[in-house]
Amino acid sequence: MDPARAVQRLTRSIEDFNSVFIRLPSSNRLNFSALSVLHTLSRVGSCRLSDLVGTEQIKQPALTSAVAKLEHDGLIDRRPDPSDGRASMLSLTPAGESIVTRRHTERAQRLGSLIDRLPPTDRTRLLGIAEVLDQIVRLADERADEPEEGTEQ
Amino acid sequence: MDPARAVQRLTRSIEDFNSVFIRLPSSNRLNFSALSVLHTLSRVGSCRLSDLVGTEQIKQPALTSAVAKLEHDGLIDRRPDPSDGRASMLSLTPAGESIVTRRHTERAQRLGSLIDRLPPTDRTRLLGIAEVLDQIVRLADERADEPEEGTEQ
DNA sequence: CGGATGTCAGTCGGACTGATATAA
DNA sequence: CTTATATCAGTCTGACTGACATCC
Repeated sequence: MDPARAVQRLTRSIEDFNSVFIRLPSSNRLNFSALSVLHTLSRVGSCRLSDLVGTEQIKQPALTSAVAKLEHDGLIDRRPDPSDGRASMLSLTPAGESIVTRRHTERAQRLGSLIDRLPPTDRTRLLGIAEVLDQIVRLADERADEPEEGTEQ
Repeated sequence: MDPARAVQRLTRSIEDFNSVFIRLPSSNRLNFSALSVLHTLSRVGSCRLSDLVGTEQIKQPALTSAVAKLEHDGLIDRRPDPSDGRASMLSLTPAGESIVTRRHTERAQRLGSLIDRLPPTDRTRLLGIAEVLDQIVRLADERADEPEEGTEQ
């Protein structure tokens, strides 16, 4: 298979896989955006609201209210950025971490029950792909400086 | 690494990877749900509205209006189910297919540009995982009869 | 002062619940 | 008659745009 074809095939497989993988509905009265904010904070540790503008799919005013609600619910912690009086630093509280962890665990259980049914060779191959995915994420983070081209028609 | 640990690791890697992979915002005035409906129809070919209730993240009344809008926009085709007077069969029009295809192509290009930066061994491993993902999706479809347990708190 | 960070106000699309029509 | 499929009506959450306060 030629390289471009192989990438398209992989992309389609990931798209279809995600239709299965994502199917965990909005727990705890938290909608998709709120859960995404929690997951991002869990991934990066701590950042400012304006940093989330780049990673989340909503605009700044919507982030303001999403973050306010999460803070009110005791899921994220916000404290003044010592180096910039305008900004605040956001991070997860233990309660926030536990929500991310719980959803992660549920997904892992579901995925695990499917993986158990794979032939051993495939199972090993799939489990071993984690490090490659991590590498892809690192590469993507490195070039997070690019224009990124918001919405196209 | 023990098996359960390995699955958790893979799950987390997929979760993080998806934060990068998904980042294609709502093109064409189509929201997340509408795009998801298009993608599902592209995947399964043709089905009834009530079948989408199981695959989409929204309830039946919301599907009614989403599908009505997509039909009005000429992206899906609906015709009476000959075997059931209550139901209609939904499928993509060529215009609907082309939207799915275009988004797929954009994702493939972005993913391709990252994959190009991987060491050759990792690249091969990642591209080869497509068939395993397809197998997982098949396994998940097979047990689509299970209760599935909607939302848990 | 000009640019960045974050919030406020008003509007609107889209999802939910509950009730309803029609066919199996 | 009961169940399944789909829709209608009314409500409300949450995202958008545009204006604005505050600090670099």
